[in-house]
Amino acid sequence: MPVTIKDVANRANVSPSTVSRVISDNSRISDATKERVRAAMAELNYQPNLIARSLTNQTTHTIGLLLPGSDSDLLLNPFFVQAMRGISAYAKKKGYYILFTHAEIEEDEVDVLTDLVGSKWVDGIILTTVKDNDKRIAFLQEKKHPFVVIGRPDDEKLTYWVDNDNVNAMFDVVDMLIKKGKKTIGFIGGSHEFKVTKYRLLGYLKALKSNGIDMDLNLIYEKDYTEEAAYEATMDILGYKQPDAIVTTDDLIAFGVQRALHEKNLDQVSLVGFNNTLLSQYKTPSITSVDINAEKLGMFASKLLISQIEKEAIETNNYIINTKLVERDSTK
Amino acid sequence: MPVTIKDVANRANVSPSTVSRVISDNSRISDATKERVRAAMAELNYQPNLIARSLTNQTTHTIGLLLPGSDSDLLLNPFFVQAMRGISAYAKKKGYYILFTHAEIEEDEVDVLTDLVGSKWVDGIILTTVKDNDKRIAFLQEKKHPFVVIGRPDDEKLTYWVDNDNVNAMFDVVDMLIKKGKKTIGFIGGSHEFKVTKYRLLGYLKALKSNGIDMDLNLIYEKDYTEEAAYEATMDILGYKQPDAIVTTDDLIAFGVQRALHEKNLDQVSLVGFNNTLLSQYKTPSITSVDINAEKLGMFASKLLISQIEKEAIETNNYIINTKLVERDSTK
DNA sequence: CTGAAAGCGCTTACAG
DNA sequence: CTGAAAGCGCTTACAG
Repeated sequence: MPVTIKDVANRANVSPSTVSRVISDNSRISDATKERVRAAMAELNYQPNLIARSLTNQTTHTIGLLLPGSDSDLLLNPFFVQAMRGISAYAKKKGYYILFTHAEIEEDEVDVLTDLVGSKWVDGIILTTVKDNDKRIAFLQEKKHPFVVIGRPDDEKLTYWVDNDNVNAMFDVVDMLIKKGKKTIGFIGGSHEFKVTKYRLLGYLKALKSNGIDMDLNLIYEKDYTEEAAYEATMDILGYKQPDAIVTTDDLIAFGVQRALHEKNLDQVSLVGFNNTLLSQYKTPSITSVDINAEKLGMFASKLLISQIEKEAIETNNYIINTKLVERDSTK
Repeated sequence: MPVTIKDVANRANVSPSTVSRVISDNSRISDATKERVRAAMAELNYQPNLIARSLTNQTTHTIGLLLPGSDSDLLLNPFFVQAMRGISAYAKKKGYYILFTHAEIEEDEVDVLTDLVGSKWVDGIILTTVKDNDKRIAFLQEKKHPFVVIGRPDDEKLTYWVDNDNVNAMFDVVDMLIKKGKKTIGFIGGSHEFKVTKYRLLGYLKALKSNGIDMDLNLIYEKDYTEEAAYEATMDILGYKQPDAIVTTDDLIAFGVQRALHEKNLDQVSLVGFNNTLLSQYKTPSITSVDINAEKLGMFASKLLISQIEKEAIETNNYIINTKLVERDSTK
């Protein structure tokens, strides 16, 4: 029923090989035949069967995207959707489809990847998080399957990755606060299994040190990426000592902190989020946040992966995406 | 290099046909051979090439998901991610992959679908929004390509769809407010091009009518799905008359309303959102919202589509997913 | 400049 | 119960 290359060939009185060559605009085909074949394609409304092409070419022009599983609310973090957008926009431009998948529970992620790679369904894979000693990375490396991670991996040389300069981004935040006279600065991060938490914590510590402030473990929390966990961490900190400022690794966390501060009538305590979420500007007070350019992270992940797949000469195995501190009322 | 059905056949001393039959657990193959072939598969770590299988079977076990384009911030609405989750969870259980795509600008959506359908890459398609006179629906219907929409389409009989009972959901909200003594009730919805806005507005009007309250066009706004647009609409309403309550079609809209109310010191005005977003419970005051069960909407969309693809006997062409009014401080 | 043939890795009707 | 052959719809090395 659907029209194939054969139908076009018949219509144009040429062989299927010729039609195929016209599709790829092969220079050895005469302009006259090209015309004829194209006319036939148009009349028949022909569209190449991409599955057949994939089988022949051993390449699918499809990228696999592993998103956080249903066991956490992580996926609800706007970061992932923004990154998806960037990935998708670039991929589309390059003629790639995007398959997304996830594991119900985190431990199954390697299995999901095994299936995906084994099925030959994707030419490359993007991981949207990076952990210490990441098993998924180890697996893909061993399979020699093209992949890119968003986040800085253990092995910065062997892996393709895109990330912000999280150490410096957080350094700048804390340094700015200290320059404004803040001394007691709390840190509330997401789970420490994620590299991103680690690097932002490093930036925090570095800024304290460079300003001659001793770190205080009672002011440092690493919890889940939830509003509620952040609220509780803040209450713990407040129970210990009143800080001048609290920095966080995510706007969602900052929202929880703000709620706790507000309840305790401590709106004047400075507060900084990360990701520059839509809502951060509409909070009262509006929340200073670091724009990490999630869409751009996604775009460059796509770019790096696709050049890898297409074996282009690549000048780098990573991109550092710039961040931007967006100051709002919460630090004024 | 990768192991194929031939390699397994050689290893097990059978023909490729037999291996194929073992994979599909064909009952005509003796248990002895099955054993032998399975052993060979395990030793060689064989995984079927799904692309080849797709070409043979003319079916990809892949679902196409059309998400909102980059021209709007709609995608940032948690609804879509939640729906994605449900779609994906069910699809995975049934052995389906999910390809997502979008158009940069809305007008290109039909083109995107044309490509997707023509390429033979997906067995069916899910649309995540429904509009009046929806061209995408018309296209898919004409192509006779399996699809499901989330939302109630013009043609409720011919199209497969899942939706909430939006008329009644909003009716209940407004009726509840009226029973609490509210009389001047504003309505702020998303763009009226979306069916969902229309149905929720209908519910609002119905509730007014059934309680003998005249509608007042100055209290009704249909704008973009943004916090900012909602803020402005609220200011407009307040400029006209102080309402007892404002109902909205989305939490994001409710957030904007709340900000405006707060600025005008009108926190006592009742407020209701839709979608029961994570953050609605953490607002001050916490916001009453309607849980539309986005994940379930997605699950049933998946279910309806897959039974359609697999030509199962289907008892219905739609599912109405229940909603739940979650009362919080904003209506107390 | 163009065509016939082989091949990508599967499945399945047909034959035995 | 199992195998040889044909076919899914493409691409491309080889031949002319």
